[in-house]
Amino acid sequence: MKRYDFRAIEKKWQERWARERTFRTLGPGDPGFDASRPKYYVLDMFPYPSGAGLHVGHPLGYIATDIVARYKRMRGHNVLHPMGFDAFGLPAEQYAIEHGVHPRVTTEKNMETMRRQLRALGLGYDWDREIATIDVRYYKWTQLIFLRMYDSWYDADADRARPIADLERLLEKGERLAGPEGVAIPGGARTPSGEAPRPWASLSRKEQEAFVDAQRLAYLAEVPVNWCPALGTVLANEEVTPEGRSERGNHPVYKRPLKQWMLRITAYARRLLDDLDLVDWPEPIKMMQRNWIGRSEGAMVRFAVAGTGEAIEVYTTRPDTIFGATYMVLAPEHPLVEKIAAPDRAAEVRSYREAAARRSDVERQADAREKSGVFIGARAVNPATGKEIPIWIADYVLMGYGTGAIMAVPAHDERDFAFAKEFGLPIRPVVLPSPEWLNAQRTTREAYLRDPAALDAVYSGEGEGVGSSNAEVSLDGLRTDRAKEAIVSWLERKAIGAAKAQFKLRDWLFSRQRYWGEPFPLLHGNGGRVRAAGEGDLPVVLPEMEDFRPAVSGDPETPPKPSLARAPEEWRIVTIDGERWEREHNTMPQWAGSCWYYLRFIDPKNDDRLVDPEKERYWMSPGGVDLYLGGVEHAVLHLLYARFWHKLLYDLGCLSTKEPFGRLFNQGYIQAYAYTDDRGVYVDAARVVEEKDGTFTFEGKPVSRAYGKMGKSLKNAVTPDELVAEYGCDSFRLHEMYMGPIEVSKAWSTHEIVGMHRFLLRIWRNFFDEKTGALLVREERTPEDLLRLLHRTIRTVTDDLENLRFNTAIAALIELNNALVGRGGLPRAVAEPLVLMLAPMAPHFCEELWEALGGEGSVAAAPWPACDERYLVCDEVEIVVQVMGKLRGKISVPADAREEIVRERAAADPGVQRHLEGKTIRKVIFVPGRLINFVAS
RNA sequence: GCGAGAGUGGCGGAACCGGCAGACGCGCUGGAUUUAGGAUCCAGUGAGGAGACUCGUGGGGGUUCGAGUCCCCCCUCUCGCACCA
Repeated sequence: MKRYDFRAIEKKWQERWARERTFRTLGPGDPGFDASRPKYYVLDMFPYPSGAGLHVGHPLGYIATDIVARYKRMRGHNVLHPMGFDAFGLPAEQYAIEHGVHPRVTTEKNMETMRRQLRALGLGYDWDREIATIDVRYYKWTQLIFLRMYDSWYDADADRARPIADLERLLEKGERLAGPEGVAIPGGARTPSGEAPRPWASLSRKEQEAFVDAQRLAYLAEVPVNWCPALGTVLANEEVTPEGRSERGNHPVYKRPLKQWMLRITAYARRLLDDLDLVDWPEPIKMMQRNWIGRSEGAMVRFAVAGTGEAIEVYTTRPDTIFGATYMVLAPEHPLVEKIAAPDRAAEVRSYREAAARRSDVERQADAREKSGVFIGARAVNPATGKEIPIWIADYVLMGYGTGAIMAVPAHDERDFAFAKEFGLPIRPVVLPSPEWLNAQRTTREAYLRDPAALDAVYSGEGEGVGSSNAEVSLDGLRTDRAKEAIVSWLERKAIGAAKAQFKLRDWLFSRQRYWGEPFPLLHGNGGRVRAAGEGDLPVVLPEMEDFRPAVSGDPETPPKPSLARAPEEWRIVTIDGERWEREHNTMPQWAGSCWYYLRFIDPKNDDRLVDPEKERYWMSPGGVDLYLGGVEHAVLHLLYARFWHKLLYDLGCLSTKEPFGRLFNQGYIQAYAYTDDRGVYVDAARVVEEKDGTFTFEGKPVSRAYGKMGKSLKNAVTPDELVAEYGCDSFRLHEMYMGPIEVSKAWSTHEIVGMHRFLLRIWRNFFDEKTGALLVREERTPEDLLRLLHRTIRTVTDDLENLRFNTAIAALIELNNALVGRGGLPRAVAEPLVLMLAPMAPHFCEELWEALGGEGSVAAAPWPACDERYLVCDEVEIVVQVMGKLRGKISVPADAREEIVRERAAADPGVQRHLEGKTIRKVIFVPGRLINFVAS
């Protein structure tokens, strides 16, 4: 072959890989499977088959994992490297609506486009394992997992999920009791509410059913949910931005109480938090999950409402400040407000509550600093001081966290302080500030204790208790942590409080009113009864519908109308034993299918179980997926949900590991310039022209330049297709990997690809005479210096690939190749390892060279070159000579030269002599093999 | 406001444990080839200086024989969280 004809080469090898099924992965049970090899499971985050196809930002991660997969295979691993499509969900449905076609049609077409683009990049996936969440053979198992959740409860004492049948048996035998807050154990601690659990037999059949239903991990509940009328569906907390808008489409979201299906992810809060220690993930991602789960340590305390039988439960992280609780605040929505508000305050209370209900989260956010609220005319008794304190309602207390009520300690909490100052409530210090803090506030201990309100600042730190004692307990002089212990044990003794860990994490709202999702395997009967479909009745197939459009609206008062409510009756209505049942109308959210797809890749065609246990053990044990690569945008959504499902399946005995993804890696974004017109609307960046004066125009009109993540929304996408056509996909792959570290975001620059293309051309010329086409590789003795460079390169490249440092691995290979330029022929002992090391990154190119070298089979199956340590040590080394820490010369000495010899030789160097002239050497620093430094004066 | 990370040539980025700053690539300059452009190839390329040398890793200080790297203070940028009791 004369010139590097990448078109012919890439076509040839892609066809051969497909024909010979080069990347087919064998697992336990497959003929020819070699169980003695170690496994390596490398996975890309499940892509969404979008209508726009791939842009150059998408393959960044795919190329990286492909390189790792190919490298690990050459290192002798059995590699699982599959690909599939997360094809249910809102965007797919939106796209279908926009194009007036059924989502199945558009989705299939998009998948085909993506498959073609991925193949064109030479990605070595095992396409025999391809899965799509919309396939009935796949979502049957998604539905089965849901059934398992529905049929499970969380045993807090065993700290794991168990089948509902176990609960019923335990309740009947009296080994568990039906408590007001859930399942209780006999003789267990009294709950803070003080209500005693009831014996099972004393409950009516209906009460028993209701109790059991309330324990299920998938349960129906009426709770305030995020209703997005513009999308026509409710959304999970994770899908709503901090501004109170939908993550998708940026539409307004309203809180509405609606009856919806929930998944009890909160039962797993502690394990989801603690088990982050088991995985090798980027620290920021762990941090984000920890933040989202939001554990805090504190206590529940009951405050009696004076003159009534009612009590207010509060949660506090600072029980040690209870003596400073001078008033209480309930969230405006708190159910107790109606019961205890004084009649003469009713009008004011009602108007405040209505105003609060009308205010969106965005508005509450906007004026977070200004405190508002009203006194409701009732008083509570501070159990520590015995004094009556006023009860207020205020929207700075949120119904969604803790109990929706607080004890306010204005002396030691900023929010309470601001509120107390606003409304003239008493501020009573009970913790001594540190001397440093008092100094910074230019005050003294005495002045502070006399009037803490005189300052603008609040002391919310830790310190010794002061003024905190009653007849039974004293916190005076105790440090905060000791004070907490003392007061909690007192509260527990008095049965008015208990220590408790609290989580920010809420249960997962799991139903959507859209069409394009997995139907729930559930049936609704008369009188609100619910029954699950039998496992044998799965799959519940999504019905074909002419009009699948969601009922969207701009009015937040519109009730949700699920699309499946309009499904044909033969789908909706099921008759069992003469009784009519109606199928659940909601569908599952987009995240459902991606919660467990990594398990299905292990055994994608199994119609009898979701995954074969032997195969699961082989590919998942011990650390789960060995490398999971994707963007940070899934930090809390997908990654938290998937971990939750995984733990549940683990509890039910389906899986062998506690965590799904042992090692996670985030790729950075590809960013690019984007352009907006005078209305601020993005215009197609590809058609923007740069004028001579440096300004930019679109269709003749000036536009301004912005910068951001490449994609559809900024209209600045560049597709890989043209680049691959012009330079070949091997150049493209190298270029994407060479741009910088995989984990950092970087700017796209199309023209820089020529660098990598030239690199390949340069290798080609080292291998072939371009005039004659003759191979220039010879069976000759390799010079010593070249061997040393080669083995240094092997070590560098191996080390870099292990650590996903593709940019420096490529740089090392360029250096090696540059050393071969102009030699006129190269020894086989260098040519072969060079081809092998480059093969994971430029696979087609290297297959061609490997074939020309007479290599056996595909280069993908060839062994990785070994580094010979003997060539890493040199006899002669260059030593840097410094005078007073500045470089003054270099000398070459034997590697094992002793200090005296080096010193003598270094001092003889003319450059060094010049700088030592007239000075006395006071000290000599000698680092063997590296440097010698004369300290002189 | 709180937390995390990052600031290195014209640009993307290298630099193991504190030991030659700027590997490698783009761009640029010069040359070759070409009718020409493009593409390709060869050489050079941190700044200042004729030179010996000097200065250079956001700014300031420190530790050290020696600091991009370690410590303290400050500035800028990116990301995450933000009434969570």
